[in-house]
Amino acid sequence: MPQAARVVRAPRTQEQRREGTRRTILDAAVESLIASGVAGTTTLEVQKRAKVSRGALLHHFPSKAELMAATIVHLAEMRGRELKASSPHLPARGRARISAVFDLAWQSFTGPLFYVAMDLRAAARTDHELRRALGETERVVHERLIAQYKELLGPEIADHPRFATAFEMTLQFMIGAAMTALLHGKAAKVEPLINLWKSAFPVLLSAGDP
Amino acid sequence: MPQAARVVRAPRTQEQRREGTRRTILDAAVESLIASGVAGTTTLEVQKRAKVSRGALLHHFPSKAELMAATIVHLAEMRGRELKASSPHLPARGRARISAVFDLAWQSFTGPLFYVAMDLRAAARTDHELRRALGETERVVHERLIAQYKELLGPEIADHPRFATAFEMTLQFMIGAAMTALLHGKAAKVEPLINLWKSAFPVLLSAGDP
DNA sequence: GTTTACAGACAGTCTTGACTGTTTGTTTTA
DNA sequence: TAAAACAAACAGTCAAGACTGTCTGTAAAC
Repeated sequence: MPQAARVVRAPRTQEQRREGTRRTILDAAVESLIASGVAGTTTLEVQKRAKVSRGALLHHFPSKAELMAATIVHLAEMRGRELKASSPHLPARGRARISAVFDLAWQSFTGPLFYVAMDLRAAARTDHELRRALGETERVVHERLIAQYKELLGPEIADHPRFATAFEMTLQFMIGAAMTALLHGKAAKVEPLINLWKSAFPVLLSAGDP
Repeated sequence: MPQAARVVRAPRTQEQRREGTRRTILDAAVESLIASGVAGTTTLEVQKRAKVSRGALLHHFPSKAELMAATIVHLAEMRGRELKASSPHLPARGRARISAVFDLAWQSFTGPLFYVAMDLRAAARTDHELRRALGETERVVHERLIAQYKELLGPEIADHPRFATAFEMTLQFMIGAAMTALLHGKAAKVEPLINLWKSAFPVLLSAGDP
């Protein structure tokens, strides 16, 4: 005799239920942002992706703005985890290490998460609520990111008096390169420039030194 | 006795009428893109700004995609003129000239036109029609832009074997810096980095030279 | 008189969030 | 510990509004 259509599920606490659906929804929202961008992401789209009822969605995120804000945080956490995950076995020290760390950094600028971040930035220019939600989290992410890279590079480099500036420039360069790559695709040929930058970085650090 | 409500206007050729309204509409579209971004720009909004009837708008631009494509071209022409206009009295040569040209370049990355371009880029990632419309024009604009800067910098610098690469890096750096400034506003403090870059540029050109 | 430019009403679709009702988990009380 | 009372999570319909593009009709140029 077939099972009843009714799905029997293990009982969960409210907390578990809550976190479960919230997570499902936020994951779906990120997916949608990746696939359809900020413009193409509607609450209905998220709802469908998450396979969640309208009631559920609106219960957890009463407005689209709140959903987006929460999604940004979720996204930031994903970026953080991604970073942490991609810092495994690096060469011990010296230029090889710098090179490896820069490769890691560049990697994170070529993934979909970066594109979504750019998309959000652009959208935030004219969307006030989005701007507010993004501003704070992005600052936190940025700081966390720098701290993480400092750790990866080791004190020898990270404590250099010109490190902060040089690294900031590096990030901006990579952002620009990634934007170019985004628009022009492979034809942009930005990889060689990244490599060039890697070799220029030590020079940047010591520039002006006697 | 008051004038009739009817507006009497000088006769115009069809060509003049056509170009006139097209221009009005495109200017309005650019305004709207600057003010409200891609997301907030609707055909209705453009129509209102241009003070044009729906019929007129749809007559010249049968679909939103076509309007956007035409707007991009219009925008590109504006960028070109902006550049040409801002290249008047530059120091004759040497570092002072490089510095002045870089200031010009940086200027164009801090204006609204750049932000709109970024906005369009981001939107084009997921909007197929927009992507197609943008792809070609943007490449042309990019090349024209580089040619223009080459001319500004003069053959002494522009013909340097490493110029192309170094300048490409410069642009990417500026794009990244501009994106950062866009999100974090004045707090980003990117200007010092730009200045640093200016002084680093000659080094970049001659790097590796004996 | 024919073609092109423009005017404005309107239908159809999409999106958001409100609203009502049901189920599941938690706490209180006997 | 079992039942009752309550609270939170979830389901699904619906109305209001926004946008796009169609369509019919009028004025201006050729």
